[in-house]
Amino acid sequence: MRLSRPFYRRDPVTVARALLGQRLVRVVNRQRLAGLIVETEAYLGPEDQAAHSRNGHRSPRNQAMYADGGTAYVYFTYGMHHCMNVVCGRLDQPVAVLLRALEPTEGLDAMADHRGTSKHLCDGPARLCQALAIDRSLNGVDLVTSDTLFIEQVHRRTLSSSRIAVTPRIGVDYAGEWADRPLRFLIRDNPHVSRRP
DNA sequence: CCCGTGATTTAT
DNA sequence: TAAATCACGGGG
Repeated sequence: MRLSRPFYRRDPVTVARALLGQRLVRVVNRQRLAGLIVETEAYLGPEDQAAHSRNGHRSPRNQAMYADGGTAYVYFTYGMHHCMNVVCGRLDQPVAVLLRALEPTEGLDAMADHRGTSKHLCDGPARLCQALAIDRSLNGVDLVTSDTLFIEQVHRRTLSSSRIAVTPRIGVDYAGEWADRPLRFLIRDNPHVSRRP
């Protein structure tokens, strides 16, 4: 069972928490590559000075953030890395959730091939994209209808707060007071997160 | 700690 | 046009 449109059409903090423990699936060469989402970050829109949509900024690069909830926003950065976001909210609300780490569950050999190593397969936003062969060609894909990139429901209810750790977001020191906001969500004690709280 | 790497953004 | 930046990762 795959997550449906109403799941995504909510605020990014709610979606960031609800995505923990769900399963990201990528199909390459008829093979499933998958992992449980164990770390996310919420990006809140125009007022959020860490978001690509800060101050209402809109460009060819980030326009997918303005699409309907359930769209993938994949961008290229540092000349070599891709990162994947799940767009939330409604059309023209530029809010999203960055996927920062997975616990790999299917297709680990193929992931290792893509990564060039069998270590740290999916613990980091660029590592998980490399492992699952996620690049800019998937920017704008609809996760609700795509056959090659989607999220499956593993549990109906959001994990209890006692199982979720909350910290400031990683790598957004330029964002002033927004850098300190508690908008990073991790499954507590999961060894596959990118950095321990 | 430093640095690669190149698209994107911002400054001139 | 040119310079600075970057939601990162790998290697000392």
